[in-house]
Amino acid sequence: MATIKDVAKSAGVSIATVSRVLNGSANVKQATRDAIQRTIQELNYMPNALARGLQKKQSKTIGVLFPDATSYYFAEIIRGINTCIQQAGYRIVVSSAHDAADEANVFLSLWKSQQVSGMIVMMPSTHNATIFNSTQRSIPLILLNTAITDGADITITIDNYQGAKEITKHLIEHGHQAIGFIHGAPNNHDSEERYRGYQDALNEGNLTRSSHLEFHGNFTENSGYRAVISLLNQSEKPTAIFAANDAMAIGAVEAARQLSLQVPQDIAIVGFDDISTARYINPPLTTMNVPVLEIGEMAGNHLIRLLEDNRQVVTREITVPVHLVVRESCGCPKEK
Amino acid sequence: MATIKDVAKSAGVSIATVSRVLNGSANVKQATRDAIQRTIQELNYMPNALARGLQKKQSKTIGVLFPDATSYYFAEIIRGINTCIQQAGYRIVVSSAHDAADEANVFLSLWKSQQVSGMIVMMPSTHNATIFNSTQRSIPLILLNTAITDGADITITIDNYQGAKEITKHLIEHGHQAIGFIHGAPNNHDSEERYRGYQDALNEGNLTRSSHLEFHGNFTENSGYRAVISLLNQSEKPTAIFAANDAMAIGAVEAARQLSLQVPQDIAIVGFDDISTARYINPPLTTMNVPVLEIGEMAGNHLIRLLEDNRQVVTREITVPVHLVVRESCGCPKEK
DNA sequence: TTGAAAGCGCTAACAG
DNA sequence: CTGTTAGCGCTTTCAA
Repeated sequence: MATIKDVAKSAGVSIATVSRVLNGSANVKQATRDAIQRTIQELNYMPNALARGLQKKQSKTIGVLFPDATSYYFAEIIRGINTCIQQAGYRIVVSSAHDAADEANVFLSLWKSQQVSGMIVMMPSTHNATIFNSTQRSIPLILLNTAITDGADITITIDNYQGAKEITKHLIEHGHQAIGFIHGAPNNHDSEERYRGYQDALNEGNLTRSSHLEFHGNFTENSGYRAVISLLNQSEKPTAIFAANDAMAIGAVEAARQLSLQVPQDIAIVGFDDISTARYINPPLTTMNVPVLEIGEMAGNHLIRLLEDNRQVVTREITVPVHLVVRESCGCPKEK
Repeated sequence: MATIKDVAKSAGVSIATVSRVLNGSANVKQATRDAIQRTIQELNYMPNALARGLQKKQSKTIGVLFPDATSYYFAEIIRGINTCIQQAGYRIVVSSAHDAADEANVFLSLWKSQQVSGMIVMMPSTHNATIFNSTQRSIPLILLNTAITDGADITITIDNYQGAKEITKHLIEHGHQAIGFIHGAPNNHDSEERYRGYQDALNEGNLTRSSHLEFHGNFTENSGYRAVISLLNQSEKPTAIFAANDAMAIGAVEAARQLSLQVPQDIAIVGFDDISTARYINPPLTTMNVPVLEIGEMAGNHLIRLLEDNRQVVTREITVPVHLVVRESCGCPKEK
């Protein structure tokens, strides 16, 4: 593999000069520059990013850290990040973490060992608020969907609360009084916020909350399924159910079918996320649309800005609005 | 950020000794080793992977290169790769490429600049067979879903041909004589192989092929939709359609609905991939299941083996079997 | 406008 | 068992 030395020798100049044209320094005679560029072509030379990174103390890579379970978001967010970041000359290093402890390790290794220039971390668990202490951190950090509100330069969060409130209100407006909620995974920030929105909507609608309207799930289809099956043993049944995500809503619809409950006539079911499957199930799912790709792009763009504009330290919290998509599973006429 | 020097100084030894314990060399007195390890803890020291990579001439990262359009596969494959690779101490660098030319660039930059230890490339376009010339390549390469059969150490390909043949035969066995085919993107290897399987199934079933049974799509739902809409103007209509992927099949089902054609009674529709949505559409889609996660794991495992076992140069072509999932869109009773 | 030289943090002979 | 030293390929003063 050709190195800068080879280029220098072959072009009859010093490595310093080669380095200058590599880095676009102005102080090189045009003729020299041309000659060097030609030699670079001939030798198929490409600078070694490791050596460069070692010297410059920055790797031009950005670390992306995800929870282990593949969330529906994963691919789209990566794609969103990649679009902006790649053209700015950065590369993505992806890692996943099993749990909070593991996450801390991966974070540290990405930062200290891999020398990433910046990080985008998605960690909706509410367990690990202490990891990202900004006092000891020297690289920009963007947190996605997290409960942690400080320590990051920027946090980008879905407006779970408003979204949940809105979709619950939609149910209320259309006459539902007994509205159930299926929780997502425990200690998950998204789930908790959606629950908060649900509660407040009930309160504002003067509906009483009740523990047998609440079901515990973990964001999987199967857990949504089981939640609705458990209704069998209940005397007092909800007329509508808001599942904390679409996967569970889909499981719930499936369970309803097996219990011979008509959706939405016997029971309305709504979700959150607007995953691609949502519009195809029967009946098509009413849900809150989350602009996932845009979140990725936003994260990428902001990180690049942080990196290139010398890291202005304005901590910012961005809340991404979601919007209601009324389909048929709620039994309401489209209006919005 | 603490360096090896800091550790050495703080522990009262030379950097060579620190390096030895870092790399698990046997020739260090236990007491010294302990002291150094303690210092490492204290200083929160982690070795700089850039410096190490520069010296060792290998970065312990593996490059993953994907086409630009997010295929359904993307996330799952990454996840599959990541599981095995991460525990072997490697990291993934993901990149995407718009087209063949861009791909060559990204490939080169990953290899020469980023100094990746190995690569996994997914590039189903049949246009760029020359890029990965093994004579000039010095790192192991695994190609996924590709037309290119040499130049890589290992290729992992879905058994598109057999799968397509099987699902077409399934249609034939259940009485269909006029079976349409919706092509995927032009010059796409998967699409071409599926087409080949379709053709051979027709031939073996003594069915005549006809150009007005073929429709041109690009793997998007919309293109499947348009294909079926175009049937309107045809006098001779197929009784069944095999779409080269599920997305197009879903679009086709949608179009059929709009044309008031019953699926499967008026027209049977089947796909390929078994994406998660397939079982939820109405009617549930009969399709070929592709074990995507497994493919990723396989790629990761093989690459690690190539990397750690000193790169035995046995070129291998792995074909991943797919299996028929009979649901309702084909109108056939479940049997398999 | 160019070159010489120091050094980024680490590993790997080579000596001792 | 441990230390000294020479680089890995690059950027960046400092001189010329």
